[in-house]
Amino acid sequence: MSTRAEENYIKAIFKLSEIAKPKHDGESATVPTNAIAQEMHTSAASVTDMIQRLSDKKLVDYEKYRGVSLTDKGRVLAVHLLRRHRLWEVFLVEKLGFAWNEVHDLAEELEHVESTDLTDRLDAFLGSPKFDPHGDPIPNAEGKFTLRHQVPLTDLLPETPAIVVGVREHSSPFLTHLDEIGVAIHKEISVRERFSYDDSMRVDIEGELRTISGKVARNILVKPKPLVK
Amino acid sequence: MSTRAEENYIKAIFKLSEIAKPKHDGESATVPTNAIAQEMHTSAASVTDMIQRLSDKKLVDYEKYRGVSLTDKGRVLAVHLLRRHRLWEVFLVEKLGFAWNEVHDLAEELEHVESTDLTDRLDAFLGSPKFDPHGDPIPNAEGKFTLRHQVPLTDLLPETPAIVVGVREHSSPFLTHLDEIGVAIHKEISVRERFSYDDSMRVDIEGELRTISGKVARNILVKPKPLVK
DNA sequence: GTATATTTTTAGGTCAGACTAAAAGATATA
DNA sequence: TATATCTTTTAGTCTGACCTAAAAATATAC
Repeated sequence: MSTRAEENYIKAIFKLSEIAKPKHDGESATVPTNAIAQEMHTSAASVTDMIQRLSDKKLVDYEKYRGVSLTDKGRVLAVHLLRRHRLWEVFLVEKLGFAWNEVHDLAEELEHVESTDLTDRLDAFLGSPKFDPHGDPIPNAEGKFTLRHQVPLTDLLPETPAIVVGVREHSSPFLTHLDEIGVAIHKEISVRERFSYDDSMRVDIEGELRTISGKVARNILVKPKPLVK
Repeated sequence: MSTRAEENYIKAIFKLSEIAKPKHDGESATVPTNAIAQEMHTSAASVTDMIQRLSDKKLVDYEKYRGVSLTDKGRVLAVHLLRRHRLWEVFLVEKLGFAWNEVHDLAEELEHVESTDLTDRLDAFLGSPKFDPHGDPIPNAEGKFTLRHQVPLTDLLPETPAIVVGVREHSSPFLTHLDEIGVAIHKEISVRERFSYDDSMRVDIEGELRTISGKVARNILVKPKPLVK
């Protein structure tokens, strides 16, 4: 049905339109050609080329010089790819014992194996997980995501206990750094002190006190613990 | 390193050279262009084309009009692909609950995901199986196959109890037929009567008596049970 | 041992997916 | 509004992997 290259474009467009989205309804935001070229490390000319093919296949809406947005069909494909990617990540970490910073590229390959039966069986085998090892929500078979309260650590009020639930950056160096400072999904964290000079902060990670940079804090997502009465 | 198309050619050449092989040592038999074209459902011209690329990459030895054979490098690649293919088949059947006639095409996709780490972890996760769901041996990380006594059911002496250990034909219709007549890997089987007129035979499959055709019998591999004193 | 048939290769073309360089459209600035 | 800049598209190439038709090499048959 769709080639690997096409699927990778669809994913990139989905990702960019999610970022750009002004939180509208089920519509996809319009993405400029250049943004796609940057995201995919390719030339704008190649992007125009491919966009025209995707448009022929009704996966995107395209108007010359106006950028591109996903059609319903394109969005469904994107969400399926995301589902497969994240399920494979869970498999690789939970079942095969990979570290969370090692699984992205492998999942990138595995996600292109198209089979609804395989996806659904894998999902069941893993116990229908709602989140992947990085805390990203896994869409269900109907494409619905589980929503969750989450804020960047920079928005957490001091002395409010919270749980680490995700990250906003998935690069291996960043994840390795989190390992080094003891930050992992499901760990309890709270802010002790904030330094407005450089946005760094002193945090308590399950008893361990650490100073972390604003850059790191911005990319850690937490869910404040409900106060116990 | 190698593309999907190249890998599929290497697999086909390996398969054909195994069939043609006069049981020599570690060498690969020479395979004619046409045989590859048939095996891959493509034209002889395309095969010549690809063979030349494979030869440039030192994956095959090639002499014009003389056919091709795998180099050591090519044979290593072929065995790795076979290992991955068969490990994924075990995963699909044992862990995800697929039937043995459903897994070939999916494994065909999954085998192209190249990662030694993934392969070895998958192998360990599955308990380092020695045979896949069709009874075919799975090469270990060094490329060595586990050998086994096995003969086609047509060679089994009457009234000799044996265990079904494999099949020589992997098509879904054949495997489904085996399901229908109650033949499965690890089941006990013995021949009651042979009809030389059409090579059919009356067999006992764990207590159930059945008449099976010569065509079916030829494609069932069994291991005679050692006689208990 | 020549003629015929089969196999294999070459020649030339297509398509997907990339590229660079140049042209055209859109946007920002004086 | 005119000009400069930035973005996007077009034009023209390249490579991998296929194709068909024709030519060349090998195998077979009389």
